Amino acid sequence: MPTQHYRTENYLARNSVGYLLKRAHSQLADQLEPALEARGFTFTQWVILMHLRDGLALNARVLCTQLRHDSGALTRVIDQLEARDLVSRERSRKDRREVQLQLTPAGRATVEAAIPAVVERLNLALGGFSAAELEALTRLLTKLTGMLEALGTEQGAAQREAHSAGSQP
Amino acid sequence: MPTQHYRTENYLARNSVGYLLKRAHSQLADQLEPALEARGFTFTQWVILMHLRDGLALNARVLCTQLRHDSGALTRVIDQLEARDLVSRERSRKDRREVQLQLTPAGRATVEAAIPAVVERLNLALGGFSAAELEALTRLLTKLTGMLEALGTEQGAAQREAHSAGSQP
DNA sequence: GTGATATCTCTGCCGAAGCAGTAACTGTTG
DNA sequence: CAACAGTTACTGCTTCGGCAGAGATATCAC
Repeated sequence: MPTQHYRTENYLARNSVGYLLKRAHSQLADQLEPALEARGFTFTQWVILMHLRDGLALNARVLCTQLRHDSGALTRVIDQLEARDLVSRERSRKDRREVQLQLTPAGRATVEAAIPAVVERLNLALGGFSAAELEALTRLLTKLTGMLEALGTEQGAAQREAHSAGSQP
Repeated sequence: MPTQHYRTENYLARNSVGYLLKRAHSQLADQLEPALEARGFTFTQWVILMHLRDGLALNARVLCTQLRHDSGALTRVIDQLEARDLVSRERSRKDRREVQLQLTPAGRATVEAAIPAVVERLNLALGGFSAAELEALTRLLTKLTGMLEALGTEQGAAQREAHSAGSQP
């Protein structure tokens, strides 16, 4: 039996984590937008560029799972970034289904140039937090995404089981 | 000078609060979806219904600011809920611009009936958290949204100042 | 090796959200 | 009271993300 964090009797919208997450993300995005919009980026584009810069994703599939973004939609975002000569595509030789992505020199320069403004906005937005609070929030969010990640793959596996079953009772 | 939580030199995508918030919200929404989809609700619809149930919003404007949802989009969501006879609209007599919203009896019953399944899913998703951790996360997120809310209105006010200025040096 | 299945990217389509402009209404100011 | 600015809800247009399916490639079973 899982921990009873919420109960039917006292479940309220305003306390619910889901609501708070959505709200916080939306507000924070609004705070960062000016810094990004000035450079012609959306939040999604920015995160993609940062992931490529940090070497966290080398192809579209990893980006999709990391950002939880639809693969079709991602294709189009990459199209835009490629058209602006910020990202390059290249077929992998090992696995020719895969398309390897990387920042072009121009892309890298653009990202690096934009970081200070983003960092400044971010610090401004988080000004009311102590270092300990931000550290705690980051830790809890990281743990949460890890938990949900595990739960998701677990459920996915169970679903595949059920799908390929029907034989053994 | 604001606290320097992040620095240009060590700013990484995977640690950034914005990214974590987006990711966590998306994953959590996926966990709740089955419980909502079974009743024919989207996450947005659900939050709206819950806010109406809790008396947190009595008209569209408050809902928009609370949920940070576009007013045009909200109109259409309310249209759907009204068509399903879950929510009722009524012109306010005090201020005839305003449309007062409330759950119909059927709407209230539907929401109440769905809560247990949602709560169960939520508890399952948060199973890895201790009570203290969830409490801490909720507190930090609430504080964050409060901070960003204040920052937003402050900037809005400043913008209005600048707009109506141009006279005094 | 051949056939079946899975994976990776991309395309077309649809629904939802954001933006801009509009109409109705309120309150304020001269 | 009359002109004006500010609110509130709504409508059309555009953009973006999610879904389903296609095509190419890889992997596994036999």
